[in-house]
Amino acid sequence: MAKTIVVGLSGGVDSSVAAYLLKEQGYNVIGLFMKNWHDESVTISAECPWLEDSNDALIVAEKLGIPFQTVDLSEQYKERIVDYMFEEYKNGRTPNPDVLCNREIKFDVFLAIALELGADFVATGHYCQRSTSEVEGKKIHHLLAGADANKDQSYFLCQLTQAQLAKVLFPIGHLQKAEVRKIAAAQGLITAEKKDSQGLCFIGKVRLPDFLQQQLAPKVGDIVEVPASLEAYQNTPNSFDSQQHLLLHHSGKMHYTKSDGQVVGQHQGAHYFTKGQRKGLGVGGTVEPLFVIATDVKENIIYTGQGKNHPGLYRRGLLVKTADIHWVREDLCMEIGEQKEVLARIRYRQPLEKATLFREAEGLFVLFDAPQSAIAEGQFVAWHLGDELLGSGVIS
RNA sequence: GGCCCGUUCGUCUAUCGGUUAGGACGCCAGGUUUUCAUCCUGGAAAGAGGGGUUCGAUUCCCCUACGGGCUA
Repeated sequence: MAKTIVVGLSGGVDSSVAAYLLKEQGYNVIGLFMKNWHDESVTISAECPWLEDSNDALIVAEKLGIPFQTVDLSEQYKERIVDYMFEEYKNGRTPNPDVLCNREIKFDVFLAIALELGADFVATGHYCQRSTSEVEGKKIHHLLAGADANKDQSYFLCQLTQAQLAKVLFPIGHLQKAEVRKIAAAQGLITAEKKDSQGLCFIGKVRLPDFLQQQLAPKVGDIVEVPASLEAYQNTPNSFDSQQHLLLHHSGKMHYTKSDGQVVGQHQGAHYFTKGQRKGLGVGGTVEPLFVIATDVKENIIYTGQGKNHPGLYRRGLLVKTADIHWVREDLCMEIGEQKEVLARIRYRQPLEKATLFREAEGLFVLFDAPQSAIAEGQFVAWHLGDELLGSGVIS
């Protein structure tokens, strides 16, 4: 008997084609639309996006001749994603809600609903691939990059577990975006020419300060410009007396005070900004643009530096606390004292960079070969070996 | 009180009799991007005020206002 697959139809091309391909392969396909947000007050586009999307999803399902349902997960989404976002921003961190959305909503709540509906697997339109191997009689699932290097979305799935991977399919992961669109067009799917969605998944483009103001009140504070010549940037020791010191030195945070620079303007709230940010400061007249190098939500001060190459922007290392270390490949989990050379990134779509993992008592240090710009606490670091994503963690 | 110097887009400035008054940063819009950001392209935006000289003044002269310096 044919396996049953529940496809998360988002109303975009990718999931449309994913559903089509599964149907072609002879599976029993069910389309399920998730409604996770219905507050249009904070979105940028005037339309009501989810209504249009669910309508498109319905049309695609009809075209393919598959059953279609809608589920409302906005309750869970609010509790697990939106609340987390506010909490993180409140603490001056930079959350990644979409990574959590995959871990908590699509591949947890949604997966459970799909299984209840009798599904053997769930499928999504993500650009990534799964393969399975067997080691000593035990199945191991591998999370691999999408074949389209430009669209690879494995980063957003970096928090998935073996148990979750065991139940998912990525039907378009081996395709290029252009091929996906071509298939959609050939099948006359209404989503063929639809623009890729952007911004927060399920919410869309939002003006962050407006969104956050629902819970985080604006508060005027100083913007301080720190000169690149600051003494604290000069004192990198030539040698360290222990590896521990080296790791702490490279991953430690800079602690600025007002006297490290000059007040150059005012802001409406330090927690609306993130490290590496350039827009929104409203400070002009500099030779080079000002970038945020640190935010202090306690004192409500934003520290900035001039130019892309400001030393305050760069760090070689970061720490993922023990509790936040996640191995997709549980079997490769490192023991304290171990090291591993990997490729890693700290943001979606950034090129993978050479780095070394050091498993220490306090957590996992990631030491990059080259300094990285704007490592932001709250974002996820994901580490790879070749095409495979091995694990990830929240930057502390 | 006297003598000098300065005053150009929101900001920092370039132009030094004929320019669409240029750039950078900021701002706005569009593009790339299923996070936040970054990045790319485009746009709006200025001669303190008033008189002269000149065919023509941001550019030369005078007065006023406002800054800065020197000096009784």
